[in-house]
Amino acid sequence: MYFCFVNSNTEENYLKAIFLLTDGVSEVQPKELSESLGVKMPTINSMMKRLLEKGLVEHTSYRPISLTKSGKKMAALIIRKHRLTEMFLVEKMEFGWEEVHEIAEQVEHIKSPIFFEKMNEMLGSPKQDPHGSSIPDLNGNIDNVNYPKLSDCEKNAELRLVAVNNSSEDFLKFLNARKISLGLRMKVLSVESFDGNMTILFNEKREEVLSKIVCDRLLVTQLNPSK
Amino acid sequence: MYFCFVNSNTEENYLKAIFLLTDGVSEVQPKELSESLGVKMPTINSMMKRLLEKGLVEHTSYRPISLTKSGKKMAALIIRKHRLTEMFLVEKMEFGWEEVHEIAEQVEHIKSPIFFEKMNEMLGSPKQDPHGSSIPDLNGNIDNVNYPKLSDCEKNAELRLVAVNNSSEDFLKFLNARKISLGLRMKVLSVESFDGNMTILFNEKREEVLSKIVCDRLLVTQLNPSK
DNA sequence: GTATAAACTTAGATGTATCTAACAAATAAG
DNA sequence: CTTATTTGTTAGATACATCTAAGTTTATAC
Repeated sequence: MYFCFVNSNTEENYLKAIFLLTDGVSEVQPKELSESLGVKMPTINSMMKRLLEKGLVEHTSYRPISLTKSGKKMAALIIRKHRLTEMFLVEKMEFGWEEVHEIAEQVEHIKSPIFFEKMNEMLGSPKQDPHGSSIPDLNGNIDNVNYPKLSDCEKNAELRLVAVNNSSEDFLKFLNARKISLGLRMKVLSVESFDGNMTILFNEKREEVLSKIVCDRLLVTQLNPSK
Repeated sequence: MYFCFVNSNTEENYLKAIFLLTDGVSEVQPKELSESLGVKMPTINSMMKRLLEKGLVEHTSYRPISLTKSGKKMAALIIRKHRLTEMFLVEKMEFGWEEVHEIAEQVEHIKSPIFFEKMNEMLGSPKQDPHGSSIPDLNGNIDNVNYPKLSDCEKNAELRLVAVNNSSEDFLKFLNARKISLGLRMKVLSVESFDGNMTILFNEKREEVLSKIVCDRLLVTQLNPSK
C-alpha cells in the first residue's frame, strides 16, 4: 500500500513545536503548545484532531499531547532542515548566529530533499547547528545529549560553553555584545543564592556577572580536570 | 498613513504569472492565466477581485487583466528573488540549470530581504539567471531585451544562444543531452518550410536537426558579422 | 444577423486555519 | 469537600483558496 501524504507548513510547525516542547519529557500540555505557537486553545484542539487522524500525535480529551513514532520522525526531519539551514547561513553565507533563526523558520518548509542534502554535503555533515543544537540524521534520529545549564553549576566549576537554549535574536545579540560565543571557557567564581546571579571568569581573564535568566540559557560541559 | 500589507504566497504567484504572461504585451486573458496557474476560471475571478481591491491589478468584467504600477513592481521583486535563487543554486551550490526552477519556485516566497541581497552580493550582482532571463533590480526595474527566437532566424544566420524561453526540467535535460548550453555558437544551415525543423551547425563542427518546438524556445543574438 | 461556441461571472459548497463565546472537566485553594 | 480558577472542549463564525453548476456576455461561424 502506497501513501503519499504531504503536510502543510502549519502542520509541520505543530509537529516541530510538540517535538521541541517534549524534549526530555514525554508529553506536552495543550496550553503550553497554544502559548508556544501563539494560537488560542480551540485551534490546538482542531489541529490535534487532524494530526490524530493522520496518526502523528496521541491525544485523548483533557490529557496531554505526545507524538507517535512517525510524528516524531517527521518532526525531527523538519528540525534537521531547520538546523542545516542555520548552519549553511552561518558557514556559507556569513550570517551572524542571531540572524539565522527567522530565515531558517521559512526555509525549513521547502520540499526538496536534494536541496538540504546538498547543504549537508557542503557543510561536511555537521552534527550541531550554530547554537550547539544537535542536527537529526536522515532517519530522524537525534543525539540526545542533555547539557547542563550554567545556572545548575556550582562555584569553582570549570566549564566550556557548548550550546544555547534559545535562539532569539535579542538574546544572541546580548551574548554578541559581551563576546560570549560557543567554545568559550568559563569558571564560576561565585553564585548569589538570593537571585541566582553568577560571577563568571571568561577565558581566564575577563570577569562578568550574568543574571539567572541568562545562566538558564547557557549550556555547558565540564572541562577535563586533567588539563 | 501607514500600510503594512503582506501578500500570501498564492497572491504572489498570481502577480508573477500575470507579469510573465504580459511580457511584451499589456494584458492577459483570464483564460490564459487560469491555464497557466492550473486553476479554474472562477478562482481567477475571485482572486482578481482581491488584487483589484489591493490596487495591484486592473480588471473590469469580461475584459483582460493587467498589472498596476505597484503590482508590476511587486511581481518584478518576486521574480528577482526567483532568479537570484536560481543563480545561487547553480553558481554556489552546483545544481544543474534543469534542477533549479522547482526549488526557486519555493524559495522566492521567503520574506527576508537580507537573505536575497546576500545572495546577490555573493554572486556579484548578476544581470541574468542561469537560463538567460534578466534579473530585475531592487526597484523592480527589468531590462527588457527581447531576444529573437531561433525559429525566426533565416538560413545562414550566425548566432549565439543567449537564453531559453522555458525552464522546464524536461526541456533542459533535452538540451543537456545534446550539449546545448548558453553561449553556444550556432549557424542555421537550412530551414524546412513544411514543419519548421532547422538544421543547425554548432560551434562550427557539430550538425543537428532541431524541431520547431525546440527552436521556438531557444533565444539568440546575431553574431557580430565583423568577426 | 442569428445560432453556437467559447470565455467569463455568480452563487454556493468544501477544506484549512484561525477566532470568540459558551460550556465542561480538572486542578488548586480555602 | 465544596468553591473558584485554570484548562480544555464544542459550536459556530470568518477569511483564504479552491471547486462545481448554472447563468451571462462576447466572439465565431454559418
